[in-house]
Amino acid sequence: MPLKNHLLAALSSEVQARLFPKLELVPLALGKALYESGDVLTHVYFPTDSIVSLLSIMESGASAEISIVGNEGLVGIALFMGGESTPSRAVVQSAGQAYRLPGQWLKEEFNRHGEILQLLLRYTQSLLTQMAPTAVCNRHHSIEQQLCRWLLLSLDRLPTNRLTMTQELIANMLGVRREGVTDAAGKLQRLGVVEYARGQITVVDRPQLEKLCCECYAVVKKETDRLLPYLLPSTARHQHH
Amino acid sequence: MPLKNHLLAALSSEVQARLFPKLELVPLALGKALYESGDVLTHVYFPTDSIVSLLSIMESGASAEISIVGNEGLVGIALFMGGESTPSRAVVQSAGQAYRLPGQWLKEEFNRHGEILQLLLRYTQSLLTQMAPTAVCNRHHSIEQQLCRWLLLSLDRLPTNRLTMTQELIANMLGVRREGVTDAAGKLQRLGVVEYARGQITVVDRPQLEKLCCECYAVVKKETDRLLPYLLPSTARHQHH
DNA sequence: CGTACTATGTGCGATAGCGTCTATATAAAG
DNA sequence: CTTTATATAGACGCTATCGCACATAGTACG
Repeated sequence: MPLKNHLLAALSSEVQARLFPKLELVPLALGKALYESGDVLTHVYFPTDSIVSLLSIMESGASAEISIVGNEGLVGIALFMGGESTPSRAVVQSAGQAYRLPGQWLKEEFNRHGEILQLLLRYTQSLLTQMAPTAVCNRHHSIEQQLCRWLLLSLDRLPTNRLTMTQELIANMLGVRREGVTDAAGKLQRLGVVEYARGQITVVDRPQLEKLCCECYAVVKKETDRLLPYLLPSTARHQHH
Repeated sequence: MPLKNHLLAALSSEVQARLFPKLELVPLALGKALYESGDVLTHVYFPTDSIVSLLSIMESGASAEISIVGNEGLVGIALFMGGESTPSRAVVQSAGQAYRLPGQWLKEEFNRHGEILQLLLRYTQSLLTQMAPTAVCNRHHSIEQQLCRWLLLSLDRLPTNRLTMTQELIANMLGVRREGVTDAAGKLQRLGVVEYARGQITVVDRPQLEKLCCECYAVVKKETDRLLPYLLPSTARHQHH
């Protein structure tokens, strides 16, 4: 069901009727790059139970994660924002599935200037507001705090509390040394917050994880919920003023 | 002349005829905040000879510059992207003037779904691609390199090669200690790249400055030129394929 | 069962940036 | 001209992170 992607689910049935026949459910394998820096985008992806990381990678090899996309959004905003390509890399951070849509169909729908335009712009705005605190986090916060933020953001996009992810890969995402992640993860494990076993992280004490985290997670979460009300349970959605 | 802002200048005369009467030329004093984190935006600003920095600021006081806006763009994209507010602060980094437009007029024009929509989305995309390498820069590059990048980005948006800006303010922008900027600026001065005097930086050897800089500047510059062809001299504009 | 591989843990020295304090030079104010 | 504030400069030790080398422990596979 395409409805497992919240962005698709938020569309009216009329738009859904046009788009859904064009969607193709594809598996996303861990580590696969949906696109490389500079690639011309041909498709957009709406993750269901997968997570995709957007990384900025310099020629020198230096890298940093700039945002995370799960079932709340889509990968490939450059397609409708203009420019067709972006100088970043999209990597599958958690294996799963996604709905793939040829770019032309999205653009066609986008150019009708209907509800999807509003929705996609809102989503883009939420990406922007996710990137801003991340920049602060990169500069000011400890690896441990950043790891907490990263785990929380990932957890929010997964149906389980278990992540299949090596420390090496996490280090690449955060743009730090693998050993730094080992230290931080070891500490979290000793505190009883997570359990670690060869590429499997299980978060066992989420409240504690949030306490150990810097404020960046809360800032991102709050603003994302505000901008993307379709993510909230429908009961909560109407309580907002 | 509103044409001193390249984004405004790139509009068709028809759109210009509608918008220009609504524009008001306002002075932007150094250090003034056009909006604070969380503010509801009432106006957008099109800088002419001023520069505005967008900062992400945490409650703890930790901050980082996420992008720079000069006469190539506008301040206040949240107005048309949706959400009305952003969790960031817009600070005048270089005094000058800007055209101010009440948000409602921009939204009205935006909702006609004409050329301005394309243009503003492109600009937003260029902001995104500016933020990405900045995130890498924050994590991996030395204060000296970041200072070079910052000087170059600022210089590109100014008519002169002189910046009125104390080290203290630069430190705030970059999210580093003031002493760190003193060290880096001192080194650049000893190398004969800049001349420094109480809040006045003059770049005297720009080629050398570019050499000392990390690749982030070049990446941002190249992608900005690609996305915003209206920035290029009209001769160069048609040589692109 | 043993070998190869991958993931994790650990222990160095080196260093960039931080926090703090003090000093000097220039500009502004009286 | 004197005083005060501001901007830049330099010096201290401290800490997080890095880069590297190496040790251990699971896992995969012949």
